[in-house]
Amino acid sequence: MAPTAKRARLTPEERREQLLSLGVRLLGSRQLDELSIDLLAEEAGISRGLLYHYFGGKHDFHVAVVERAAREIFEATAPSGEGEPLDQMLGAMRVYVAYVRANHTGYASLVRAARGGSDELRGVYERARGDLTDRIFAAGRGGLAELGIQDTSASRRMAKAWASMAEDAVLDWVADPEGVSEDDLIGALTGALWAALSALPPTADPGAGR
Amino acid sequence: MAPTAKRARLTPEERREQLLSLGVRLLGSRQLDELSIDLLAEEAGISRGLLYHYFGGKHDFHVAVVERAAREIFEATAPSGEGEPLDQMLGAMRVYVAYVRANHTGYASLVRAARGGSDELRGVYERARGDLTDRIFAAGRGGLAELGIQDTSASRRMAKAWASMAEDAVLDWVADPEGVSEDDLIGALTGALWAALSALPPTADPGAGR
DNA sequence: GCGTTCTGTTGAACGACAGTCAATAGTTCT
DNA sequence: AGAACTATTGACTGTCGTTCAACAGAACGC
Repeated sequence: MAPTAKRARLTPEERREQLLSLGVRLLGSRQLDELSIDLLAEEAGISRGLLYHYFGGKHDFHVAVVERAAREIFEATAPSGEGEPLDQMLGAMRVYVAYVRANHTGYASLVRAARGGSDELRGVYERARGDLTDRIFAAGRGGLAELGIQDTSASRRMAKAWASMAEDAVLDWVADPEGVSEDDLIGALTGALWAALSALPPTADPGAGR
Repeated sequence: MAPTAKRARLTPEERREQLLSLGVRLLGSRQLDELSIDLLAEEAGISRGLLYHYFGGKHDFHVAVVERAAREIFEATAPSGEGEPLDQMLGAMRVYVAYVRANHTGYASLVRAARGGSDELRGVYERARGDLTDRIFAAGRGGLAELGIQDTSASRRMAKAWASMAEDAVLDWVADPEGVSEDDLIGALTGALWAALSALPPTADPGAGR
């Protein structure tokens, strides 16, 4: 059916690229553990063995796919970076919500895969989540101090936990907005973040841990 | 090594009970997908085939194990039910934190397994999480209205998303309390919940959906 | 006491799939 | 064109989930 010629020889970069983007695409419609080597090989028009040549094995491939997907999300949700600090935070949230709405099945798969996966997989995802929340801190820089919020490792950790709430709430809202407007959703989430961070006591160590 | 006699014939209830509690115990020290039929059969002193007699297959068994573990957590974290409504909420949080601290590896495994598992598995976990947050609403009943918080399906859904944040924050804190006290943690989390729920606009439909 | 029946339990066999490796076939250089 | 290099293959192995016909322990009837 597919017009793919047999024994198509690509450069390693092209092949890796093809397999990774295919993996990300397939992840959008099935669970990560359903992403078998057989399926991917057939879909890519290659033999199973080749995947082991490029990625060590199934697990390493999964990690690479999640890493790639997380990077795509990070790049796709880059905020404009204009306006007042607090408006920037709201803007970042709006961009994020828009992304989830546009890619909810794929994003849901990614979140589930990363949350339930191996330590390595979760590590990759935690790092990506840290990048996302770092952006919120960066956007709110200058505005946070006025609200009595310090940038400490404790607040960064709390912000990461809050990201979990935001993921759940937004995915849930996208699946069924019910009577809640987007502004209500974002308002509730940012309100929760501020409240959590404000409640944290000031620390003697203001070092911003990752 | 084990003094288990061969061909021990138990009643279906005893056997189910043995396998389930063994499954929950084993889940505490390994990932759910590492809970292979072989391992469980050997550990229980039975043949692989017997597991298929009691549970339809591996997946059904996993669901049953998660269901059981979630029920144990729910029962183990029953609050005292005394004092002012808001104090009850704080008390419930304290009991929850104490439970996670006492069983953090097992609880972490459960959370990961349920979050990343199949739709059915996540459904079971979502229901358990709903029971947990329902308890918070019940404990705060009477006190919530004074804070301008309605008991609507939207707030219940937001509370469930908040539960995700609480899970992450508490697990993270138990792993490394850093300079944060338990009261700080609980204060930040309850503050986040109140803020999120207060930000939700009043609805014409005050029906409390699950 | 002995056979019948019911059912908890087994172990061998099958299929699917992750992983390995020597052989094969494009590509490039001389 | 031939040689050297390497991207790619396909058959093979091992593990593990799943099935099923046969086995064995317990309760009942005679």
